[in-house]
Amino acid sequence: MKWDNLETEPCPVARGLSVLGDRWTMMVVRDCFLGIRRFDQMQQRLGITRHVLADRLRKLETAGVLRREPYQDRPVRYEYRLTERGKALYPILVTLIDWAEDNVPPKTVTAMTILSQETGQPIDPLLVDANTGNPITHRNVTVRKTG
Amino acid sequence: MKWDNLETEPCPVARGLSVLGDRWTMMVVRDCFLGIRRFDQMQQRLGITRHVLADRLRKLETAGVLRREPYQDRPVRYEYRLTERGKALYPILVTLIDWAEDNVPPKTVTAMTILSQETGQPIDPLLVDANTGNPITHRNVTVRKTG
DNA sequence: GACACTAAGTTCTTTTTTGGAACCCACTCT
DNA sequence: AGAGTGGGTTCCAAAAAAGAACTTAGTGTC
Repeated sequence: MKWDNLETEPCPVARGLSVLGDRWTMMVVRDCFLGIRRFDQMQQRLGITRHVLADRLRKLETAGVLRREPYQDRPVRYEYRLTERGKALYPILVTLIDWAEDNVPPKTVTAMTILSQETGQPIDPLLVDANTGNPITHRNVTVRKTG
Repeated sequence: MKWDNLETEPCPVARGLSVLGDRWTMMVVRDCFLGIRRFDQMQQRLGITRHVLADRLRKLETAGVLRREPYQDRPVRYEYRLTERGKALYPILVTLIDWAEDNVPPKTVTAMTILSQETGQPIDPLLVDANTGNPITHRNVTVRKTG
């Protein structure tokens, strides 16, 4: 498994993790969904080193997850925003949050709750097949290996 | 952000990533869902070093995602199986696969396709709120910060 | 005009993690 | 007796991350 030339890697899990598979990347994405756009703000919130944050932002930009936009001139300053590809990460983030709330202690303390705008109540994420409407579990699907 | 004493970490994303946030862990989980249970088999499939694999398996066991079971005596040999907590990772794996198929090239080559057992067709994963049945997007929810 | 401040980085040095290969142990099989 | 098997551990080199200081192009303050 080579993490650099992933063009040759057929498994989608490996390809996904080549972008997302490290300690910080999804934390950066989380902050972007919370509306954080600027380098210093992220760096302070995450407690990440500036070097690593710069590297992750560069990689996320290269992967097409974030785009870097100037928000002022003299001196030029950039902010980071999610692209459509980045926004498509939302289901991963939600399922991760849902799993962690239920399975990584402490259950009692949480920094965020996702509420339905419709009902105002906490959401209860469920993965279904859009074609049939049935829940997806590892028991009611089969995996066809094509590689 | 301290990755070792995560008891004090209120964000569920951070708590989730303290278990899953590295290059290999979800690859190991993927193999477990594919029915791979033994050390050597994983090591060969993943191309991971034995040292790192042993470390990840230990950590996943500590986190309650896998359990280690003897499958023979003289000499005693162990295999690794997903616990209920590990099986609860399935939605994360499916959303990751779905995102990677659409967003990390090459789209044309894939090692696996997930099929509905009911229809035999590829599934189309969609995250909905079990309470309302409505799709969950970053636009129709609000995040309440409680920490 | 000198000085502090800001935002977005870069450049060091030290510590931690990973990669790669060899070795170990308790068996079984030829 | 010697090779093979399965699940590791040990050792060393290479890569990545942590931590802190420095840079650059400006702005605002004394």
